[in-house]
Amino acid sequence: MSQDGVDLPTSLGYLLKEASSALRAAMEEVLRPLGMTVTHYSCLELLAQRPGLSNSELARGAFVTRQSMNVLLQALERDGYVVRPAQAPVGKVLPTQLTPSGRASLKEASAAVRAVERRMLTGLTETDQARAFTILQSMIHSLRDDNGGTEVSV
Amino acid sequence: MSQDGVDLPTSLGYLLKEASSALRAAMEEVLRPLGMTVTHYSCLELLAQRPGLSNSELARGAFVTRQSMNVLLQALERDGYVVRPAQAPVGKVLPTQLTPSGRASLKEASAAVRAVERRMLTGLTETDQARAFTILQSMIHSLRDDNGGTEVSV
DNA sequence: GAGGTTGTGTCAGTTTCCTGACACGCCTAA
DNA sequence: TTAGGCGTGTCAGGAAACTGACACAACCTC
Repeated sequence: MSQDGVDLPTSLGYLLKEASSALRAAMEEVLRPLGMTVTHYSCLELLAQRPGLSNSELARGAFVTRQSMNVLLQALERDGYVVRPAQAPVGKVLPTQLTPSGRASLKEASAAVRAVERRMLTGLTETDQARAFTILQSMIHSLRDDNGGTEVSV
Repeated sequence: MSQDGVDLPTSLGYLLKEASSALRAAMEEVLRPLGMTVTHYSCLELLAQRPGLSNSELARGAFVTRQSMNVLLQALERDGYVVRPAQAPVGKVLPTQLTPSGRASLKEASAAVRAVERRMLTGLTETDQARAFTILQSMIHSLRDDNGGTEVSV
């Protein structure tokens, strides 16, 4: 097709989205045979690492809204992958726990995702990975240190 | 809230998604006052850099499906930001062009987005940025060099 | 203690995007 | 010439996500 010489991929922002998109596509590809979506997997992984997380906390961790995470949690609870107390032990927060079934389901999904991540890092040295870690964290911090307006340090 | 010591952000994949998510949120924030979405902006930016792109090519460039891009293009055409020939000059491909109105609309959006990207790179040296560029491209290549299965080079 | 702020779970409505499928036109090779 | 593969534009249908709004509980401040 049209392959003009202009390079939009000069932009680190575009490249970032491209990488993230490629990663998500690769994850979807390996999770689909397991009957899982990326959000689905993210939720389970978060619960494995931090049991008792609330709906809102899970939502933030999986980059979706509370509402979206709630419908997902209802489905996961219905299918026996997670459990939530009928009544909140304190406040309105319903701490969610993984069931053995959920843990088993996560196990294979986690292995598949880890393989994808390993493939992504193919060709990168340990040093590269450490640099990527630092750089990405710096980007996140700079973007979130909001001040949406024009403010450029001293 | 619950701030247990387990660190999920050890994963570069998670960090990548986090960064991409933060970037998108920041872009949405500055584009909203201009009445634009990220996909909206991406489409215009692509057309500015590569005039005459087809619907499908725009879709790939903006990381959405042809169908989604098509409805967006119809809206942009209705509002006078882009033009497409009524009939395909060759094949079925409808090459899209930016109108002066579209170019003007893009100009301020582009400035806003560029500011966001500059903010993202705050605190990173030129060397860091060059490294980020190389690393991200390596990740993208490794992920796309598909072979979805288990294959780990020599 | 009173009042404001923040965070949470939930309900409703809507928008957005994707999956699936079809017909058409170019291109290459037999 | 004649198939076959490939890319494209387009038509539904459905699934996933979001925005907006409400009531309640914990926390902090005065």
